[in-house]
Order: sequence, then structure tokens, then C-alpha cells
Amino acid sequence: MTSPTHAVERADARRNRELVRRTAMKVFAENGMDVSLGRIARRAGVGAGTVYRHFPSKEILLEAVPAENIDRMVAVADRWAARAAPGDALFGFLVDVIETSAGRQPVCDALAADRGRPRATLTAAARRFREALDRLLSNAKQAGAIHVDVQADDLTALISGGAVLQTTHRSKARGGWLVRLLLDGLRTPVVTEPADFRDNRGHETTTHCIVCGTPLSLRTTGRPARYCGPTCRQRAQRGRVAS
Amino acid sequence: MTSPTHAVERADARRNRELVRRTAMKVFAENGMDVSLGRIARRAGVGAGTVYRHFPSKEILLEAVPAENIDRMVAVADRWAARAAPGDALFGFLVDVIETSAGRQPVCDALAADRGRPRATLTAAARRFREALDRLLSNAKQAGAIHVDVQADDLTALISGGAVLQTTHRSKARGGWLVRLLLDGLRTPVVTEPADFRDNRGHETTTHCIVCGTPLSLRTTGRPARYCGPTCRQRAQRGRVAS
Amino acid sequence: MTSPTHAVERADARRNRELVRRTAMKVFAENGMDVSLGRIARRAGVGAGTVYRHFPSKEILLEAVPAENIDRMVAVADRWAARAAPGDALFGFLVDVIETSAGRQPVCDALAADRGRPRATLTAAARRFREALDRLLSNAKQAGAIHVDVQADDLTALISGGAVLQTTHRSKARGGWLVRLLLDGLRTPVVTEPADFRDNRGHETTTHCIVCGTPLSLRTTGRPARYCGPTCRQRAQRGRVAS
Amino acid sequence: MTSPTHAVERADARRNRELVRRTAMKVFAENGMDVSLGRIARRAGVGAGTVYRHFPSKEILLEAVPAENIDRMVAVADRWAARAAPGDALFGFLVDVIETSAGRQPVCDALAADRGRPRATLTAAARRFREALDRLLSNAKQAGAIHVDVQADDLTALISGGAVLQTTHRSKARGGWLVRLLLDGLRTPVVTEPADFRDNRGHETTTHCIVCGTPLSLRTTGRPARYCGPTCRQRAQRGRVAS
DNA sequence: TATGAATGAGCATTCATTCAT
DNA sequence: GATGAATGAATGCTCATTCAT
Repeated sequence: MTSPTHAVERADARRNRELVRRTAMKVFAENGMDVSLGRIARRAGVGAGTVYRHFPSKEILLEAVPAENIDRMVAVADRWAARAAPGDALFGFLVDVIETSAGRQPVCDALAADRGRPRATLTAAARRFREALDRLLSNAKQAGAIHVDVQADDLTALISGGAVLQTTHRSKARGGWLVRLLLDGLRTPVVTEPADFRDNRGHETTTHCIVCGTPLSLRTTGRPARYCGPTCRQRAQRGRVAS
Repeated sequence: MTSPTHAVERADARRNRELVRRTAMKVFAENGMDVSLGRIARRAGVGAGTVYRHFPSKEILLEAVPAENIDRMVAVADRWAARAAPGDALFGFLVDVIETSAGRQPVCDALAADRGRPRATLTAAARRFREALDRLLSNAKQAGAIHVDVQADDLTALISGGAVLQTTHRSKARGGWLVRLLLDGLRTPVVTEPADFRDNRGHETTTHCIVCGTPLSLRTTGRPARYCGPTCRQRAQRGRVAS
Repeated sequence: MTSPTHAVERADARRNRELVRRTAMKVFAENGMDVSLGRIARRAGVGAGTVYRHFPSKEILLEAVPAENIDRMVAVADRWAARAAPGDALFGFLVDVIETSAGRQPVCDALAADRGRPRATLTAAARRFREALDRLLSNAKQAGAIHVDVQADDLTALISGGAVLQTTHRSKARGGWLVRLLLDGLRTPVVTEPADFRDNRGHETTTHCIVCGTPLSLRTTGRPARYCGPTCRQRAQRGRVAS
Repeated sequence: MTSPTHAVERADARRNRELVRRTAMKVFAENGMDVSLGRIARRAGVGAGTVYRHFPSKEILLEAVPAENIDRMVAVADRWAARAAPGDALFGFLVDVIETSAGRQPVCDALAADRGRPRATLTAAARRFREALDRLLSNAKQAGAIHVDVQADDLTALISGGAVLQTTHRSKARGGWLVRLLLDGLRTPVVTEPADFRDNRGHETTTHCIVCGTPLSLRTTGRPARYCGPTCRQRAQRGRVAS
């Protein structure tokens, strides 16, 4: 009851809350959203009551998990905005989000307009997501890198559809290829990205291998990649040497 | 005892069976596949037992409903094959299916490779669908109307994704526009369809308004449309007069 | 609607009633008393409604079947009374009934005092059974062949218990042996049956093989058996020849 | 958290489990094994879920109840073995078990060879019972107190049959008398038990009133009885005085 | 605060019984 | 009369939620 005790207990509680959330995330991923709370509690090694202390209803727990995922995507959006040319940032982000969301129906639902009863946590996360997406989109439009008619609403729907496409596809890799092929249809063909975009650390960036054109995935740490792999890098070196 | 009596009895039962199926379809679309059979029965205005007489288990009902929908799409595929140039047939069919399937998750699931326990009815329907799709696709490829790398698997995944995209989109119309925009990315730009394709009744066909380019939906009855509406038709007439 | 038509229909109906009863008996024997009426109807090849026309409730059908069995036993009792010495008749009958009733719980229930709601058909059959049993018992008592304290109530309970004993026993044959062993405990040891009892056709009778002593089962047709099989008969012949 | 809290919690649960088991036992006895779990729950005054917490399926409850009863009988067998002469122990035990089992069909079923799917709990209990019975039987045989041909299988079947006999009989007392009369048929008449059997506390024992011969029930506490009641005891005293 | 036992509404399914054909 | 479709109460069982410990 003393202040330190109180503080300790709080830490305990927060730790427990996180434990439950992480367990729920895992179990949802493994067994779908229909798992019973009992199973989550058992997997987390806590009593049913403890789950309820932190998430007063199943619905709320069902929100907290995708909300967290959405917030992670917002962080990804911000990194793309900071690291790549406007068009590449938008398209790279879309590919990232779609790949991450594959198999997570609730995430997609949450991005869409709210259906059913209002779900505060999720709605707030979705709003933050929307704002980040808006920033990427308006940058890309200003850079002339995307079809001018495309709106943010289109993109959220596109993300849901793309995620399902990729989940549904027999081959995840091929699904990814198809998604990129479709996304390319939204680019403005004539406008090329300014060649000299530099990220906020001063590095030149590109989204495709500058030797063979293969798309590159965004690495948020380290110097931005320009080659799809060692083969192309070597080839580039040799070419430079040769000349 | 007599044959007519028998027939009448059957008609009654069939009517009820149809009632249940249609209700189930509606309820599934509104509330997802997790609705209880009790709710379906209540909505259909029949007793729980009646549902069970016609669909001996929930699983069977869960198959029967999408299987029927899939078979309807197969019929649509065949009509497109008979009525339009290869490329138009494929793309027109895709748009049709996606629009029809919007909001029907189970249909999409069924088109994909079978997950979980084998479901005979559904699998059979999916196979028929796949065969029809294969026909459309190979025709379109021979006509050079679609990206050569696209395979049937890509298209089934695409259908699922497109359906979700459209369902998810705030505006159904705008969702449709976006789907068409994405699909156009799969077309081979340089190859134009032979201009003089005629359907099996000898009519010239087109899939877009020949005045303003708006996509046309396939009418299976009457003479194939060439204009998106009276306005364009009138404009064409006037133009011809003028020249 | 004419009189002959009516008569024909009656014959039809009676035939159907018998069909249902016999089917029920078979199905009860195979699958226990918990079968659904639907299964009985299906096995009989009639509609559910037809079963209800003849047996207005399941309970009534559940009575009709054991009632019939009980009446058959009454007939057996009468045959024993006519064919064997009083003591043999009683004990032979008991063994017969126990063996016949093995596996038929409802029959045993019916023989006991009525528990639960009154079941008219069954009660009447049970009364007839009781009367036949009383006749056998009082004859046996007059002949001094059974423990004087034994009453009819004891015997009905004994039948139920014996049937269960035999059903329960791993080996049906051994169960029968045990039942006979127990029954022998009720005999009055000192009193021997009059050796010269003759049945109502004038034949001498015995209940055990006169060579080896094995118990004989009562054959209601043909001349009463005195040997348990051809081996013993031959042995007896040879003995007579030899002497 | 603390150990006492834990213990208390457990005590609560155990109390409820016992409540359910005892209620089930009662209800099974009254209404047969076909009662619904709902009725048991209602009778016990608990929710349906509580029944399921303790007995995860009806089948398990249907095993647990007779298994417990069987184990109680094993304890009775051991007490008889310790307290009475071999023959008396066996016959006394049989009478006890039959009386205890009267009206408990499932117990009898369980003693018999396993029919249907294997039921682990019940089978284990039946095995323990069988072993205890075997001990009593072989002792009795060595003492020459029972018909040599009788086997353990015979006795389990006999118990089932005897229980039904007694249950079925209009008068429970008379049923008991009859059962004892039948059992006496299994004894070896000539061999008398050694008169001086002493139990493991050194007392002389008998199973029948040494004055009037009435059978005595085994008292597991106190000094073994030798008279059926005060009347006979007094008579014996007087006799001794007189002599 | 954490635990897990208790609760009871809800679900899929069966089945005796009724009734339109 | 016969048929079998329709009915709806009941069953075994689950699970979100509450609450005593």
C-alpha cells in the first residue's frame, strides 16, 4: 500500500497486460480470431479474471491487437516518407503494408470505414493510419508519381484487397509479384521520379535494383540498398572498373 | 400416392429449400459466416428442423450456398466466352465476378486452393469454375490480350482480392472504378483486339462505349450494346449525319 | 368407399400394423430401446405418419413389442403345463423364459409390478403371464416339488434377475448353467417327481436326458425327447440290446 | 496466492464436485442413466457449466459415478476378507454387494465384460473389483466352502442378476431372502467351515445368529456380532445360566 | 490484484409429434 | 390411408463474463 509497493504493482500489471496482448496476437495468428478467451488465458499462463482486468471485454481485446499492428504500420509509413522519393515511398509503403497485413482480416477491416458499433481504440489507430497515408499520397501526387484521381479511400480499400489477394494466392511470392504488377497500373507512366532524391541522412535512394530493376524492400537500418544482391553489386563494380 | 400428389409435395419442399438457401445467402452476406442456424431459421420463418431437413449440417449449408453462387458464375463465364472478343471476355468476366462476389467471403475462399477438410460439393464447384476460367484465359493469351505471365491461379486470387477491395471501399462505384483501373494493368498495351470480333449471333461486339470509352456491362439478351447510354448514341448518330 | 373397398383397406392397414410391429421388434433387438421412430419407419419402409396411425405414441409402440413377447411366453407356459410333470414344468418354464428374455430389459420390467405411469397393454399382458405362472407354481407346490415358501412374486423377480445374469455373463452357455444351478436351490430335495408322468398325448416325459442327465429343452412338436442327442440314444439302444 | 488461499479455493471446488456426483448418483438411481445433465445440474442447484467443469462430458460422469461405487465395494470385500471365515466372507460379500447395487444398473454393467467403447476409469475400477473378488473366491474354494465349478465370471454375472432380482422384487426384504436362498445353492453342503475362525483382531466370528440362524450383516466396527438381536442374546445367556 | 470456479445464454443437432398434400 | 415435410422443445456442450476466495 505504500507508494513504492503501488509502483511495483503497477509495473506488474503493465507487464501482465503486455503478456496477454502478445499472447493474444500469437494465438490469433495461429488459430484465427475465433479462439476463446480461455485458451488465450491458458496460453498466457494467467487466470481468466486477469484477462478481464486488462481488457474488459473480448471485443476490446479484439481491438487492441490489430490497433497495435496498425500503429506499427504508421511507423513504417513515417520511415518510408523519410527515406525514399515521394512515389517510391508511397508504393513501397503499400507493398509493405499489404505484405504485413496478409492473413490479418481484422486489420483490414479496421482500415476501412467503421462498420458496426464504434470501436474507439481501433478507430483512433485507423485515423492515425489515415493521416500518415494522406501525407504519403499528397507527396506522391505533388511529385506527379501517381494517377491524379487516386484518393486515400482508394488506397485503404486497395490495401485490404491486396492483402486478401496475397493471402489467397497459392504462392505467397507470386501473390506479391501480382500485387506489384497491379500497383504499377496506378503510377503515372510519363513522369519519372527526380533522380537525385536523398533521404534524411543524405543518401541517394532507389526502390529498384539499379542494375536489374528488381524491386528492393525497404531496410530501415543501414545505408539504403541500391542492388538486389551481391551479384548485381559486383556486376556494377566491374562495369565501373571496365569503363 | 398418385404422381401429381408426389410432384406437388416435392414442389413444396423445393420451395422451402430455396427459401432457406436464399435466406442463408442474405444472412451470410449481412453478418458473416458465423451466424447461427437459429438466426437463419428465424429469418426464413421456418423451424430449426426445417433447415436441418434440407441441409443436414451447418457445414453442408456453408458449402451449398457458395457452391450455388460459383456455379452461377460459371454460367456467366460461358456467356462471356460466347459473346465477346477473347480479351474483352476475360476482363469483362473478371469485373462481373468481382462485382458479384463483393461481400461474399466464402465464395472467394472456395475459389482458392482448398484449406481445411475437403469439402466435396464446394471443391467440385471450384473445379468447374477453374476450368471455365482456364478457357477464358487461354483464349485471351492466344489473342495476345493479357500479360503472358498471368496464370489462372493469379486470377482466382485476384478475384478474391478485388471482391474485398470493392466491398471494403466506402463507395461501391469508386471501388469498381479502381478494380478496372488495376485490371487494365494486366492488359498487353500494344496488342489491340481484332476490331471485327463478332459474337455467335453475328453481331460486332465491344466492351466499351465506342463514343466515350465507358465500360459496358454484358447484356445477355438483345443486341450487344455499343454505347454507354442514349446520350452517346445520339452523339454518334449526329456525328454520322454531320460527316 | 363401398364395403369391399373398406374391407380391403382394413386388410392393408392390419398388414401395415404388423409390419411396423415386427420391424420395431427387430430394431429394438438390434439397437436397444433408444432407437428413434424415424429409423423404425425407414426400416419398415413406411412414412412416419403411418407409424403414428397405428401406434399413437412412441410409448404405446414401446409397450406393444414386449407385450407380444410376454404373450408368447404365456403360450410357452401352457405348453409346459400340458407336457411335463408339475415340478419339471415350472422349472423348465423358468429356464425357457429366462433364456428367451435375456437381453430384453423391457420384458423384465413389464413382469415386475408396474412402475411409472400405468401402461394398459403391458399391464394386461403381465396379468395374463402372472396367471399362467400361478398355475404352474401351485401345481408344483401341490406336487411338493418346490420350496413351499416361494411365491409368484419371487418368481417374476427371479426371471428378471436370471435374464440379466445370463445377458451379463461372458458366456451365454455358462450363464445358463449357473441359472439352472441356482434354480435347483429352490427345489425340495427329498421329494422326487412321480416317475410316470405322462403328457396330454399320453407320452412319458422327462426334463433331463435319461442317459447322461443333460437338461433337455422343451420341443412343442413331435414326440417328447428323452435323450440329449443321437449319441445317448444309440447308447441306450445298445444297452437294451445287450441286456 | 498464498498456500491457504489456494487450499480454500480447492476445498470449495471439491465440495461442489462432490455435490454434483452425489446428485448424479441419486438422479441416476431414480430416473435411470438417461437423465439429461441439465436435470442433474438443476437438482444439484448449480449451473450446467459447473457440471461440465468437473465432468467434462456426460460419458465421463457416467463412468465416474459407478466407478466410485465399485471402489467402495472393493473396500467392503477387503473388510470381509479380514473379518470372516473364507466361505462366510465370500457369501457375506456377495449379499452385501447385491444389496448395495440394487437399483444401480450401471454398476452392474461395469462389472461385466466391457461392452462398447473402452471406458478407462470404469475398466480400471472393474479390474480392482475383479481382483478382490478373485481373492475371496480362491480362499473359499481352498476352504471347500463353495461349489468347485464356480468361477469369478459367474459371480460378477450373479451380482448383476441378484441386484436386478432384488430391485425388481415387490418387497426388498423378500428379494433379499430369495437371493440368499439362491446363493445357498452354491455352497458345498458337506463341508462345514472350521468352527473356530478368528478375525484379525482375534475374535471368533460367525455369519449367522448362533441361536436362531438368521444371517448377520457384517459390522466393520465393534466386536463381531454373534446374535441377530437382543432377544437371542438374552436367550443364550439364560441358556448358559440354566446349564 | 490474481485466480479460477460458477454462471447461464447460446449453439448445433435430434426427434417425437403434427399436418398439409 | 399414406406420406414425409414442418415444427419446436430438449440435449450435450461451449464460452464470455462475473465473483468469491
